Amino acid sequence: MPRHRFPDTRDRIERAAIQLFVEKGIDATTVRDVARAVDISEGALYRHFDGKDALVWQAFERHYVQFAGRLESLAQRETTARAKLAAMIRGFCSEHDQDPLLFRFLLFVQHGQLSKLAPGTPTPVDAVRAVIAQGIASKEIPEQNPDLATALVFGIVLQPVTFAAYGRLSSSLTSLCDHLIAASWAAVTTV
Amino acid sequence: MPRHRFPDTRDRIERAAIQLFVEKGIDATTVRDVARAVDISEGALYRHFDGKDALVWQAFERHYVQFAGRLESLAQRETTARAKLAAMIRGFCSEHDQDPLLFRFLLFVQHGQLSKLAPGTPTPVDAVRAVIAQGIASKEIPEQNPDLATALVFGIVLQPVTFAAYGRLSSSLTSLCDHLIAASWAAVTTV
Amino acid sequence: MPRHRFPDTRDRIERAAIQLFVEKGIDATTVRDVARAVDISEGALYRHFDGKDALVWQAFERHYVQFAGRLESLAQRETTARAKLAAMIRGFCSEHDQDPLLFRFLLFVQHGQLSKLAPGTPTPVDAVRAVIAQGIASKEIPEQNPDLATALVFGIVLQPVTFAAYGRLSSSLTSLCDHLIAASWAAVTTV
Amino acid sequence: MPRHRFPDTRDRIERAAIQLFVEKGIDATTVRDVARAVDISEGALYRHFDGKDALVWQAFERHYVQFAGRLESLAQRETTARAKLAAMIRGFCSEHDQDPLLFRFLLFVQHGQLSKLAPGTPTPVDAVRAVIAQGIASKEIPEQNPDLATALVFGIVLQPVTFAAYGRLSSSLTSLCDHLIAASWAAVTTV
DNA sequence: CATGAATGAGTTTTCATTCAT
DNA sequence: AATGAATGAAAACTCATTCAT
Repeated sequence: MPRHRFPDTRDRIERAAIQLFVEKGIDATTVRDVARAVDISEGALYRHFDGKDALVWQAFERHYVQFAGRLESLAQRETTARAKLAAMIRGFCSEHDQDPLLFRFLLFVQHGQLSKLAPGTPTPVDAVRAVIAQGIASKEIPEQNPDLATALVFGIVLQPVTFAAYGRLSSSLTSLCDHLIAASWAAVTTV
Repeated sequence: MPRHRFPDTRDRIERAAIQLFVEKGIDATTVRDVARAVDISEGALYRHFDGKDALVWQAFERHYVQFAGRLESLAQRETTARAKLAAMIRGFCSEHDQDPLLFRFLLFVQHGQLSKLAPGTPTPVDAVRAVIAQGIASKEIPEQNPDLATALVFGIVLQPVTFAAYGRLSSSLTSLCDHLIAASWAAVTTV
Repeated sequence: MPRHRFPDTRDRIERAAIQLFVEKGIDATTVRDVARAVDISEGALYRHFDGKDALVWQAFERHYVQFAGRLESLAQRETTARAKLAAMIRGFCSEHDQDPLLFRFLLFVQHGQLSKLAPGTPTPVDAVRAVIAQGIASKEIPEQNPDLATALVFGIVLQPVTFAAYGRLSSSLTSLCDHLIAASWAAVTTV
Repeated sequence: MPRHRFPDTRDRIERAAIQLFVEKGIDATTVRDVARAVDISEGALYRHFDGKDALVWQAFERHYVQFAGRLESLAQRETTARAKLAAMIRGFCSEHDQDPLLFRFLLFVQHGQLSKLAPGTPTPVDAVRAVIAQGIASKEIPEQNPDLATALVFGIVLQPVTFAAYGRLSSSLTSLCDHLIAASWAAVTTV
């Protein structure tokens, strides 16, 4: 795993790759595409990454884990289940609006990367699920399958991003955030 | 003379292709993979489909349009917005459980096929959106962006399928159906 | 070599093949192209011809030899070298205008077929060359390399056909015939 | 395995391709044939040319245009129509003898390349035609269809090359050059 | 005789990766 | 570190020919 000296180039490669992955898909993006986007030679790219697979993986792993961490810390600042969930959804929205490409790469495009994560690695799904499970335990949320409830929240938050990608919705999640929080809470507290 | 000896080869190809597309992704599925799964030569496949792209497209288009049609007719049998929506969600669940591979191919795996649909072709999204828009017009559903409401319903219904694919939920949607209906209605009627 | 019963089909195949050979070239014409043009199945074509190569060869051989024979007999009716040559050129022109596709197939498109002719088979080139050689022997034509003189005549007669194919000249050779005869004679009698 | 020194690979590919195209025909020449002749891998060839079609086209276009240019400049050095025509024919002969493969590729083998030339691109045919049209205008050549006259000259000059390819004539055009000039002039001034 | 599905060898092309410079 | 020519394996696709019906 080659290391910095010119971490700038490394980041530019990763950035360009993520953009291409989102735009054309991972398989349809060639090493040549990435090299050209960064304006370096194909060979030079191998100084920074062991290969295409490593590029995909590294672009995914670091950001994904960090994202999960940020979500978790957002939740920890709140006390009630509802506030924790609201903070996390707000987190999703703000992360999305800050860097929609990265967001879509992490949550939609990443192919088989999820299964490569070391078992036990905390993910955004785990973060949300933990809050919900806790809320059920504390009776703030009615008894139900916590995985299903987590799925509902994720569906409510992520589907608008997909719709935005198809032009059916505006690409600002933040402007929808309060609505998504209310809808999530309603979905999760309905039996 | 109207006797085709193996009229089912075409269908067997399509079926095997859908399975592979769902399992490995479209790009990662080679024509050879498909041919081997059907136990014919690669060349033979080209007698039935013009090429890989055509195979993907034809596997998608017919089923997708038919699915949308079935959804619509389910809605038409009901009168209230709530009943229409419930019927459609029940439709989603039953279609999924009847043929999960096809369902996932149509709703998740289909690459850029959506954009190839002739403009105006009715889609499942359109079907749901129409019911919601109508419900808003008739005051059964509170005033809101119908596209966002549609996204919420889709998210609530589809995300459990994704979770099921990752083993986080059982793969029977029907058993969750009533819950999904209730959650959808709650999400859509919350402001 | 399968034989008639339905010689009509055989001829229709040959005809369609010649047309396609001239239009697209022999290599670029597929057996499927030919079968479709005659509206029979590909397999059926093999009832009439042993294969593509045989089709090309048989389409060529018969017509080529017959053409050479007709040229020769035209020459034999005349007595002087000039009259013989004129008759042959008139023959070229009339054959061309009667069936330009066949003419172009025989004289331009036929790829390596010439070399498959049994040694000694009389060709149009031989026919013209014989007349010229005879004319030189009889002093009607000045002493010169008879092969070169033959090339000049062929060039003068055939190049307008090529130009016609590119739209640079009208496709009627007959209307140019007298000019071609005069030019040929001039070229051949110039030292 | 030391190699390269000059990036003349491109030229070597083009050269080998032209030779094969003339020997076997364009369609019958495979990319593998070319690669093997140059002793590189097939894949390497695609670094230098976009594909087989591009290889054919680029091998054709540059040389063809340059050849036309040289012909034209040869004509411009002379004043009378006869001298211009003679210079051009001498040009044909010397180009042929210098590089018979290239000559035959440009004037016989080139498939449908002619029609790909940008409209208005000067060709050898145009060069000769211009001189003849000018000669007719200046009364040096009798009134006649300039396209037909051009065809006569081309036929007279090119047919011997074809005969040479079949072994009917020596492969030196230069040795025939004076004769071809005389014959051309005779053909063109005969009415 | 006809059909047309099927074959299998071959064609063009792509692309991740290596390596000499 | 960077370059870019080269590789080799595999992909998509073509097509003459065969064969069961």
